[in-house]
Amino acid sequence: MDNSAVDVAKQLVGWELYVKESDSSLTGGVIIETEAYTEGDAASHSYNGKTARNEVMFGESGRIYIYFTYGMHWCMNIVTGPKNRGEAVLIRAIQPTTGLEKMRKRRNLKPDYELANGPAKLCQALGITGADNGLIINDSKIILKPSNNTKKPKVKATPRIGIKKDTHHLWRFIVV
DNA sequence: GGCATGATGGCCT
DNA sequence: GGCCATCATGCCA
Repeated sequence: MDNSAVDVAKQLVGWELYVKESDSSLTGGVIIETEAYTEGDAASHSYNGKTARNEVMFGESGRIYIYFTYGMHWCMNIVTGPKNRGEAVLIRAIQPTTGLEKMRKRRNLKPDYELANGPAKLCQALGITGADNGLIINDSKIILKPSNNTKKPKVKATPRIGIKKDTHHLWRFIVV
């Protein structure tokens, strides 16, 4: 996670992401889609410098940066790179594997393939909100586990989604 | 399946 | 005041 956001985004596909519930059970699954947001990237929240909203992005790597958008949705990033660069990886989708009942309940009984196939859906399914902004991964309710070699998926790079600036970079990574 | 549209509020100029 | 790193729903096919 000390590496640049692009490297980390590529690496994280296939890793496992969980939240620890209040009853100590885990909820989550396998990361299947990420996007990188880098220093000097006009599409990044960090592009215009540090503000109250994005200050976590400029802190140490291995924390999570959560933002609120479109008046109703939360999205989750992992801060990467050397401190003060403002780089992060947006977690866009997971394949749900664990704690399915909790996810179904939070997602209003949507079919399983729609539980966490989008950045805001993922946060809703895992119960992640702005209250979790700045948490340290693996030292809080947020748990991230490397993929083992047998489960490492093939990864494809594509243009990022839902942005209007710097759209030419192939900084979205998905399982093929 | 695709496409259009409305919801809804913080953030920044 | 305009812009969003989005999603659900409704319509059409």
